[in-house]
Amino acid sequence: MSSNKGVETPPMFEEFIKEAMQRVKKTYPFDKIERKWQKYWIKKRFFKVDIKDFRNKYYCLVMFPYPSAGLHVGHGRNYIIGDVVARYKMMRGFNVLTPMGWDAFGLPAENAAIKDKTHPKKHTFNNIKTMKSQLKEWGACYDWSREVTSCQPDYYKWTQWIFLKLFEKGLAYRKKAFVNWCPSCNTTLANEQVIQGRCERCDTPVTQKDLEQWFFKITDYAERLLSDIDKLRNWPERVKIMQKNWIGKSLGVNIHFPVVGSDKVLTCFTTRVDTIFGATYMVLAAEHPLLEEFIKDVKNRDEILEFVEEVRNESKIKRSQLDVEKKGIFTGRYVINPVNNKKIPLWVANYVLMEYGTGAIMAVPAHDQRDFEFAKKYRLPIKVVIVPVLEFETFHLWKRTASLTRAHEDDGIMVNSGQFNGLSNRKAVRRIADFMQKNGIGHRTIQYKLRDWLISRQRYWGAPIPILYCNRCGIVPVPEKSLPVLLPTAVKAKPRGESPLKDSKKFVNATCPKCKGKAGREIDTMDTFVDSSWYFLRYISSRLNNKPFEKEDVDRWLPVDQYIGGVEHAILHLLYSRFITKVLFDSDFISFDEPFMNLFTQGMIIKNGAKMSKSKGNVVSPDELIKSYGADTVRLYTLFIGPPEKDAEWSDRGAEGAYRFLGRVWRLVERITQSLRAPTKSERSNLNKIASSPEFILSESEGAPRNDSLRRKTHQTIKKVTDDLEKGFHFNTAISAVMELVNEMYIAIEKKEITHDILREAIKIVVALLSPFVPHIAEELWQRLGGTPSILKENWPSFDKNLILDETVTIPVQINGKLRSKIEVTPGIDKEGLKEKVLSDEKTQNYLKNLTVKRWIIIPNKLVNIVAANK
RNA sequence: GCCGAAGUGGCGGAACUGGCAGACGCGGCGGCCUCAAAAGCCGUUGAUCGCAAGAUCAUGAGGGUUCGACUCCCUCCUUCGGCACCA
Repeated sequence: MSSNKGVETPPMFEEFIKEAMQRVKKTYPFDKIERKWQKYWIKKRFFKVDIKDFRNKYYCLVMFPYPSAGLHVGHGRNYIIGDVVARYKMMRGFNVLTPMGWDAFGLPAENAAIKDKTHPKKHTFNNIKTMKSQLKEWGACYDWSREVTSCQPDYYKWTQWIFLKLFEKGLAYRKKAFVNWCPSCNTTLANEQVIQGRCERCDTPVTQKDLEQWFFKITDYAERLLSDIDKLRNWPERVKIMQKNWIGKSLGVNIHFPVVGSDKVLTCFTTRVDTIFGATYMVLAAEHPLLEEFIKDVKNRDEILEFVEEVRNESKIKRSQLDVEKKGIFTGRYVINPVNNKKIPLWVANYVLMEYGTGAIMAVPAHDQRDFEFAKKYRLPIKVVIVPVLEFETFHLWKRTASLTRAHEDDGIMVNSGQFNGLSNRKAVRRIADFMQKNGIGHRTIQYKLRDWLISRQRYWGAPIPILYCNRCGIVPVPEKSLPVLLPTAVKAKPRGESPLKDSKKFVNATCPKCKGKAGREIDTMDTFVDSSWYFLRYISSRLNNKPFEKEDVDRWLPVDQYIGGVEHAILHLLYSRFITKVLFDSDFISFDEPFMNLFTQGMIIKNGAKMSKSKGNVVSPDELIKSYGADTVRLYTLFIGPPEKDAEWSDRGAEGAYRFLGRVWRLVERITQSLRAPTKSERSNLNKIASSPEFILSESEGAPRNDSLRRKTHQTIKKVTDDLEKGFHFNTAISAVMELVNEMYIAIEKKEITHDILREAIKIVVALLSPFVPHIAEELWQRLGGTPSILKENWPSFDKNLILDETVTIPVQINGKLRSKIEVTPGIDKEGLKEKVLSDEKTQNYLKNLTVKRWIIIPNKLVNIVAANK
């Protein structure tokens, strides 16, 4: 059947070849095995937890996913790590809770639904179905009986309940303010959702809008959220630092400046009171509430207002650009510097923010670069009040001021500052603050960068805010018994800058629970980060109808023992969850005030140097890989790719390597199990070509010398893998340790230097150590080795302390720090013995021939270094 | 600009409190098996010099501490992440 010229191979045939190739390439029947054991785990309910049995509890939590169209191998990393931890802890005897759910409200589903002209709910549930089967295919196991879905009324009822609790405590409030607005998503955004002036979701530059909105008063918790970071011993340092920076605490002084010709006083915040004598003007933010009053009699009022309007309209991104030119205008007013009663001009400028401090600053151009640039531009006076220590005696101040090319922001000695002259500026900070407090000029205060959490969203797919507006009673919370406030289904979701819920008359028109009169419902929905800020509590009591959770159970199971997720949530989700936990703690709904004691953030998996994304076309789908290599291979490679906290580049070749290794383990077990019985005739004739014939092992297992080195290696591997898992998430090195052991087993068999009992011990341990990583093949091999399923019920292997030390150690011998020889000694050898050994070493003697030994550095069991000089 | 992390073979990465740099894997090269391939197995693989024994150089760059530095200290460069006119 030679191929004829010009005749193309029929596609059917190609398929056939491809399939045949697959079959040949397959080194073990992973597909059957994986299906078998996935069914088995579900049937036996290994992951189902009785919440009342909290002895030895271990709450292993993976950040619940947003239901998107499908998962790629990068997402998989998160679930695989979680699954490894859960399985390992089970083998260590813990009662492991590992739940899963869906962060199911949110914009992408809504946008996709608008595009497809379907309902976001349909979209969401389709995605959940897909992702759920993907998780199962990965072999990631959860207690599905606790599944939560945040867009379901039985869940968001309690999200609304949490809103009411915050409202009762005055922690949920409504105010009119300039808020972040994404013109593309047509909704407001929390401060945390603005990334470098752009929308976190769609990257559109964020603008400011003056709106009446709901906020959570997270700023009341700023101090506790900051100081309790110290409790989080096992959080990545970088996440803690990010949170600290986000909260942004500064100690300083509020100084009061009387306004000339007015009874008003302007207060400004500064961390540098030491520079107060150098304040040569004062600046207000364009949004400052007193500004209009101050300028009402000024000649160029219209000009100033025009400027203010211009600044207000600038987008946040434009205003935050570093190189944006500083602009300002004199208000015609003056204020009095309270420390020296000097009159200084009052300006308004684009470089002062209303959101931070008081929206007014004292400008010290000599010691603040921003003020310096502004003063140079508008020819405002620059007055030096701090000079570098070295220049204090020698430098003439007038000269220095004139020659100043940039602000002197560093420490130094006080000058031109009245009674404080000659002090170090650090000391002056304290002295001047004391002086101000005593004289009522100012007072010490603390500022945070953290802003209150804006939670209103003008979008459809979210939990309705449970609030009513009554003409008579004003703002009225929906009574608890009337929850949930159901999200109406028959609403066109299309965003237009106002919540689409407005269209549903049935939804909007309500009765006031207080006066029974007519009332309108709040039409905005809640930020989805509210949904995810408490889901870890709901898992404990996910089917409870009359309460969000059972306090007794939650108190027993939380804080979460291990939380695993992406670092992209370092601020948003993790900060909000900590906040809500503290609020619930303060109201005695729970007895702990930090939700997650141990946090692990895994790195991204990238492809071709970039984050996987559909638009870049570099997404690696697990489905294909699982089909050709099996889930265990995908799991093993994902864990082996590198340290899990770091980003890693995906390589298909690397995945093949993982597959080869599993094949090697598979064949190793085959050899060992086959060697247990005499081969049948047909086996004999089939196998006699192959080196691994059963006779091979049988014959050498009788008279072979006991090979302790493999036993040692086996026990050392147990120690290494256990340490790697206990001390951190060092999956990559744990796996390579097992690979080493497997390699040694092959070598031992090849050299016929092994007895069967040692080999059997080793292979059982290999399978057990691998089982958290590659559970399907491990279960199968365990069974084939005569173990009773499931391996999850086995104890994690323990090692024999006597076996982890090598029989002999190789000690490197250095001369002047350079490796010159190696000697074999017994481990416990003392210094003198070691020295003797080294001196009798031929190679070393050679090197020492022309040298005089000056010093011996002997580190027992480690190395010998001889310090020597030429004769 | 500030804060943080990281720079090690062709590649992903090892190296516990300062003690044999390059474990393990990928890729490459050579071989075995085979009619041939696939799969598998064995060997080899940092660079330079050398027939070889071996020598020299190598952990971003440059200094320093030390008997000894990937590891500690100083200066600098590069990459990534966070914050950013925060007073």
